[in-house]
Amino acid sequence: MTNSLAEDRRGWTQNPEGVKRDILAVAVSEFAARGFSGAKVDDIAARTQTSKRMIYYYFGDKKGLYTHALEAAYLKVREGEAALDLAHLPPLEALSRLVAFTFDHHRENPDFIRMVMIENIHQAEALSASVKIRDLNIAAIDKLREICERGEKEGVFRHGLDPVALHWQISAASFFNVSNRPTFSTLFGEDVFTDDGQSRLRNQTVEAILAIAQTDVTL
Amino acid sequence: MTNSLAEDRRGWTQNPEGVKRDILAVAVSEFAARGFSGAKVDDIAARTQTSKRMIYYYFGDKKGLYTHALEAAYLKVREGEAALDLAHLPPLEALSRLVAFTFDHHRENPDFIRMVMIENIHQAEALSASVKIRDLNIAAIDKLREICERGEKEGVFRHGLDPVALHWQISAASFFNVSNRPTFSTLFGEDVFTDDGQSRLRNQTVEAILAIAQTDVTL
DNA sequence: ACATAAATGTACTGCCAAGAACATTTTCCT
DNA sequence: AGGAAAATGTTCTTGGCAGTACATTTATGT
Repeated sequence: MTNSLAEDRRGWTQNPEGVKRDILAVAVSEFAARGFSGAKVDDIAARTQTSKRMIYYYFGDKKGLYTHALEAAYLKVREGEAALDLAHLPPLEALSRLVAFTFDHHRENPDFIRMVMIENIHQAEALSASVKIRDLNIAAIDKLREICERGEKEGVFRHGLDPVALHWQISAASFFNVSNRPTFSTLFGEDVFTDDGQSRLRNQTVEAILAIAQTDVTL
Repeated sequence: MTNSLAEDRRGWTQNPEGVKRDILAVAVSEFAARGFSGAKVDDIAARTQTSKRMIYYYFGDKKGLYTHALEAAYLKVREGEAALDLAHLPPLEALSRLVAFTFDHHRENPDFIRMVMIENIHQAEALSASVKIRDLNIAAIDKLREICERGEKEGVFRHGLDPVALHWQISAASFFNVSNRPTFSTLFGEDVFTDDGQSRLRNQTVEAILAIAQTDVTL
């Protein structure tokens, strides 16, 4: 009876990778929720199974932790995209799927969106410093570029279509839908964020993108 | 000579409204630049012609200052929109103009955009509490609603067009264009943010919105 | 003119939070 | 086995920053 459970705390097993993953998961969540200055290292540590000591041991300082958290968020979300295989679909179908997928995928990863919002508040300082992330995104747009080229060749897309501009359009809708939900719903109601509303918005967005991409028959 | 310029500091004139405006202008700029926790009351005071004392005198605490700054930002930007008169234009033309205008107007008010970004990070807490801002935005969407109704009546717009969903689309493009410029340009280059690139994006956006609004001739 | 309120100046306090110091325990290598 | 390196625990220290106390000056009303 004198040997309480607390006694077990003496002695522990090392688990560097596990500890790092644990810290990063919590850090993403906290930074996403409160921003860089809003997040407190003590709070992050508290939600962790380890201690503040380990945060500084592995990541140096708060900024180092933030940078690694940002990378982790990007990595996770881009991994989710990699599963999508569009190369075997006709261009129009491929583009439709890509837009619809992106719309949903962003919705499912609000923490990632919020990390990017925070990064934008800080002029993408950490992002600029990360070669890792840049590579990930170049890969992301290559998929779209391939679709555009096929579409042009087959004559279903207009000539001189810019994949980056198209990606901008797709991102704008998908990103804004998550990032600005709090203010938008406060001002204009929750309607567009119900399941029905979201599905209408997704269709509308797909339509809009297709309209941009397709050969303009009215000219 | 013993009467230095510094001697003039003894004695001052009161100017409550001027002081408040001064503080708010600086506060918007600082909060927009650094976020709520990132901005420091001391820094705001330093950029002011008055002192920290007056900030607490007029706004109570940091949060009060932030709320008033947010209102000031909304007020300024909505005022700029009020000048736009579209009621005398045919619906298609009116909508085109509205989209192009919104696109440009958001670009010209980056601080406002950043305030809204920050507000979204904080779940629109301050926005929810401000009746003033809600009224402003209801007015903003009424303009669009009127255009939609005329367009439907004249048969150039599809039936059951939702002004809120349309506003969502317009906002998404115009907002994202400013809010995500740092990360987007870091990852995909500055091309879309040059004058040329921006003008192409604006046209593309107008096209996309019109495609959504117009009667779908392919059905 | 003079009392009262509004507006401003100056100096201080107290706490929170980032990071460091110092100590101990595990693991790995030979 | 035993020594070095890696990983973790515990306890300060210190600067920054939100908010306050106290004092003074300017306007205003009658």
